[in-house]
Amino acid sequence: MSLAHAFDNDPTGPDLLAEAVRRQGLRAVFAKNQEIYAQADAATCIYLVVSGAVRTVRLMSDGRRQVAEFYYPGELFGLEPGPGHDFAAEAMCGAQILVLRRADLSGADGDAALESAIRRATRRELERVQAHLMLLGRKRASERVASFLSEMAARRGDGAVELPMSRQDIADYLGLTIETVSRTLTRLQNSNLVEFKGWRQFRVRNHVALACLAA
Amino acid sequence: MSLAHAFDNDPTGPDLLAEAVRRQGLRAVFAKNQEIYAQADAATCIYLVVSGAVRTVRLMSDGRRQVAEFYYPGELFGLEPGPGHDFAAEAMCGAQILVLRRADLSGADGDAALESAIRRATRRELERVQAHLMLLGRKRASERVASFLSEMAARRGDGAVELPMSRQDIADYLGLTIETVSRTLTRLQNSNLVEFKGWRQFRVRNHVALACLAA
DNA sequence: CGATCGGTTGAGTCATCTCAACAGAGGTGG
DNA sequence: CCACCTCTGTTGAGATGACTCAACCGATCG
Repeated sequence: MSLAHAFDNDPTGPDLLAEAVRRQGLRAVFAKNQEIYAQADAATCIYLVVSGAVRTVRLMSDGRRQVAEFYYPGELFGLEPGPGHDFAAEAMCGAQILVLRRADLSGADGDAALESAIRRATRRELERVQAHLMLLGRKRASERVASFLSEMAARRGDGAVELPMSRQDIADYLGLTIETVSRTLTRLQNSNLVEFKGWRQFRVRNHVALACLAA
Repeated sequence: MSLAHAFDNDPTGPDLLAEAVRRQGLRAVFAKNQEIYAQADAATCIYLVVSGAVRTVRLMSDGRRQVAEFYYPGELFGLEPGPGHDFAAEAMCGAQILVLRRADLSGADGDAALESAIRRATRRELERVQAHLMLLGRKRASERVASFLSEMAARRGDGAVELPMSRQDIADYLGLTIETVSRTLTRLQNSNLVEFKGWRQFRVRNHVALACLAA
């Protein structure tokens, strides 16, 4: 028997993994800035955001912080395929999370289908991290912020986009300072590429130009 | 039946995946700077470095380049668990590579053990990329170069370490310019943390101090 | 022996960071 | 209802780390 299926990764189809967590997971509620799991904690569960939003972060000994990813309702996190978590996960605002122990995971449609779903989720994760490498290694500040806004708009629908994260979170995600993020947002707004309604809600006014700036 | 095994990831034990590729793979030879696979190529094979060294790279439309990872003899690459490659792979010097079509992959000790090996390899990959995020997002030039030398020394044994990559490759790996890399190397050498014998061979003179500088 | 390639070094510039002041929103208490 | 505080975000001025541009150097090759 071939093991090709261990790689083959049909991008279509329903997300069986999220289904399984919805069916069997336990609901947990986290307050703003509460830790969901710590860096180096044993990775024993998988998590699904029901409401609110989550960030994964890593700290250096002197306090410098890197945000790896943001997670929204409907998205899975905590999928690292190994014994320990590399990043901590924290709620960015009040959040409902479904938690399922990996040991309790089983699929209605059989394990093979579920394993395929796990691989698909892992792949999405790897793709995002790799795109992030390019952003952090080779893009300038304006390109980073444009990439960020573009991605958020794409992930959250095209109308008004709500940002659940603080400027500090954005800065630590993009490898910049809050001041640089703030200035860059102001400049993008002055160029009429985006329009902010209050601090944490925006609308893209020119998707093409924004994507172009994102490089 | 539980699917815990789909995550459980025993870090010990022989590398069955590399074993399988050694047993069944076809030998291919690549010249310096020759492409092994292109970005967006279908991911149909897995690869094992026999001799030489390999880099994975991604280009932006204006030519900016990011190197994701370097691979040495004994290491597997091309493991992206999906339909397409996110980065291209290129030989950095003359290299012998064992190539195995994923469809032909099968394990002497059964598929379960082999699948576990695939997950372990994927995890190693993810860990490295995540460490790289921290480096690119939050470390200064001297810390990046120190991290790089530290990692290379750890991966290649403790004596004299041969660097198969050019300064440009190092710069694109660390998100810096060749000039900054060069200056930083000179400074590290003047501080007696490392000692270079020629351009591409070095020895760590003070592992502790180097690791400390790497932050 | 000149050309080329990869690497180093120097001088000056620029993007981003640092430090600091300021501003609006929201909460609290008198 | 207002004074006050805190929290988050914006803006400005100046400092600086890394980049750009350019010269130079040694090794390799035809």
